[in-house]
Amino acid sequence: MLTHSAVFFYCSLFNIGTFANDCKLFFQTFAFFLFELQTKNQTSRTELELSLSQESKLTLAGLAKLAGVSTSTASRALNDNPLIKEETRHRLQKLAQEHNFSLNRAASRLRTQKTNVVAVILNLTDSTEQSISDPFLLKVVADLNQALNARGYEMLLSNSLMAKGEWANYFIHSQRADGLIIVGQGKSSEKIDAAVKNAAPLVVWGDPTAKTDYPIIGSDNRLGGYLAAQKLLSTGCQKLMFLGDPEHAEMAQRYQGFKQALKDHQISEDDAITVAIDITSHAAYRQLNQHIVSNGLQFDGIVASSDMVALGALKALKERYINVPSEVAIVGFDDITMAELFHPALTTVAQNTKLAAEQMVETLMARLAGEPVKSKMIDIELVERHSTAR
Amino acid sequence: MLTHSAVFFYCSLFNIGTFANDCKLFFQTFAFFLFELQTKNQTSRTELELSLSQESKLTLAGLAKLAGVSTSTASRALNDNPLIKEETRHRLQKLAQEHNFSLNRAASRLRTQKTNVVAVILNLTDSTEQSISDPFLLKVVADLNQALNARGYEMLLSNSLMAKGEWANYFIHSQRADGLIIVGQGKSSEKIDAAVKNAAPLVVWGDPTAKTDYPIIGSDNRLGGYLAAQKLLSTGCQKLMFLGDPEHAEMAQRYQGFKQALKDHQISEDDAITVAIDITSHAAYRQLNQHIVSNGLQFDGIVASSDMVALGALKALKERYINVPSEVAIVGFDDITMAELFHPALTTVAQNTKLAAEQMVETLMARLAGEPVKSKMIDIELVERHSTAR
DNA sequence: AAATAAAATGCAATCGTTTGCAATCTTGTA
DNA sequence: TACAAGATTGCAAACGATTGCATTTTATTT
Repeated sequence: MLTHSAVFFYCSLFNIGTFANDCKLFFQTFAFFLFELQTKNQTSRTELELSLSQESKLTLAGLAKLAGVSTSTASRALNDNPLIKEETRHRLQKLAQEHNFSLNRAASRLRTQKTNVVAVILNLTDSTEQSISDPFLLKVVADLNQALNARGYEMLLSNSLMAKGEWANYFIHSQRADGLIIVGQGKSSEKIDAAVKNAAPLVVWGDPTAKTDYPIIGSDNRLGGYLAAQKLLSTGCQKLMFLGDPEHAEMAQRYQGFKQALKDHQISEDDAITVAIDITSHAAYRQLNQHIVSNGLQFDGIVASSDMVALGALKALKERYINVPSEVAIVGFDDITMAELFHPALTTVAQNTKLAAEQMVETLMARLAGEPVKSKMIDIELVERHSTAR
Repeated sequence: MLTHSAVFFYCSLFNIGTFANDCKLFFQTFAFFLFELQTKNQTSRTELELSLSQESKLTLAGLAKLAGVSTSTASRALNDNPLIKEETRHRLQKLAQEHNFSLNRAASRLRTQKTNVVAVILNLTDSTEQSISDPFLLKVVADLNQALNARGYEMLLSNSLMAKGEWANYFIHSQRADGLIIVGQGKSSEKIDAAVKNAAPLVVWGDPTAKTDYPIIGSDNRLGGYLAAQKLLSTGCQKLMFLGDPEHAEMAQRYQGFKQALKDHQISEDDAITVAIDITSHAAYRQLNQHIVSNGLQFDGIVASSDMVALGALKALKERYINVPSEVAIVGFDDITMAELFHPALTTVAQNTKLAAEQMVETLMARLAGEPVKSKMIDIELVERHSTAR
């Protein structure tokens, strides 16, 4: 670089064009050797030496200098820009590797106005700490991580406490991330609405049947609830219990499906029991216990709104020596890893988190590309195990 | 800005110093009004109008203009720099809020060479997918998230697949993050060593007794193993089984403690059974099953290397109608949320992940500040429940 | 009122990339 | 040999904040 322009300048001063051209060719070809020579002979040998020997971190300009090309070329080469000759590109990539160089993302993000980061927000209700221990949610996060990485995006993980609910500003306008994936609709859509209004590109995991102006990806919860109840009824259960919170968007759908199944079996809604609980095992355990104490065993089948809830229920039943599945059959929801390891192994409605994660990422990418997007429903599937075997 | 310098330039051309000064004072005080006037009268009214009315995102310079101050002042005000008068600071912060402004992190990161991001890496072994479903690991991640946020840091979540093991380059030199927290030592320390060699500031969750030149935070696993075995022996168990992988750093410590307890009870190592398994419930279930099939029930107490392993073991035992705890007692490790909900409720060695997470973050901060740091051991505690009640 | 110290603000360079455009090099063809 | 077209490369201006230093304002003292 220095070499080139210095020579060029020198030559043009004297107006000896052809000579200058020859010089340039010469210099260009042997730029690197020349450079070594040059720095060794000079007193001010700061720059190159430093970047070679010391920790003074190498910059793109430094790398370019080492390679005897301009920063533009270096930049393009490292970014696989087809403008650059293949040989040059390889040479630079190799050099970069050798020197442990990698592009400064802060700089490139500033320049390109793109971060290649997606913020994943666990949108918990106020009970905070508790539900974060739900293996299902964390499975979703893990799958999102995979799906994002597969597309070259990084994942910034956040809980809803961060950023005081100012998601659009905090994440998007501040250029911390390009888009948001919000896991869980929560009980109010306030924060999400605000973010959407402030032009934050986002996708939500939740109830895809909800009418919103942002895309929601989620399972067919209604069908799930239906299949669960249907399974119980078809194995001979007479009195069902729904264990979950009908206020919560997704659970409400499951509850609808549950009721539909009853109707299809000519059973009155009033003959079913609904115990409204938070979506944690402890809540399930406590409330089911209490319900049995107060009302005795008035049911022979339970549709639990999640596997964790089912786990809590199982414990309560076992402690009272109520046999599962012979006395009470039970169906969970989610199919977390350990559902199979419960005793008895839990029949449950499996949510395809892997596919869901991919869909969410895909949808977000489309949204970022300015394409129109819409909510999507993910298929679910009943997995039959022992907790409903009669 | 424009106003000031234009006037200044103009005046200095004509060498009318005092007049220029007066002008400046005047303009400065009424900068905002003047600006409005000016833009309304001119044909090219681009900048201000745009930033006011349209989405053309507001920049610090724009905000400063609106407030009639320089960008320096605006920057300092928003960063709570004490150089700025309190009134000015408040005014600017309010203005920023009103206009939904937030500083561009890409830019400030570039300038300050600091990201305020910590990358958390799940350092899984090749079995990948599987262990990420371990609720314990994810609990650690969740606690790290809390601890980081509490210090104003954000969390970039990554699995070990990302970055092809080039952690130092990928995360640190590229300025994606300031430091690394690596969850799990894995079976080889190769990647970690490489990162350390490349000057990546990092902290590891693992076995703190390991001799390394980087800090490791972890539980007192040896004591944990000891307490677990001790508990079983003291309730009358005669033949113990260790269910876990003695190759794995942390598990090895637990195994040491286990053996120590045997010794203290004058029991020969050979009288104990070791079943080496991966740290998943499925592996535990499978292998324990197989072991019983091959060798019959030769033990009356199990030290499981994790709660998930204990869960797998429980299932195997239950399926064979072996009663827990009367025939076989069992102790887990970790105290995951649902340990209490197993049936019987699991006696286990609790790891204090919250404290651990805080320590890791604190240690990393110290490391980033250039202070010397060292490994730290976190206290553990035996939580007694029903699986050891005899 | 002037001089001085202290508080508050502004100027302008800088961080390390990317990219439109201009300049140069290569190649094929007349 | 010259020339145009196409392939490569370089120049230099952004991107939007931070900060040392210079300058102005305000408060304090003589």
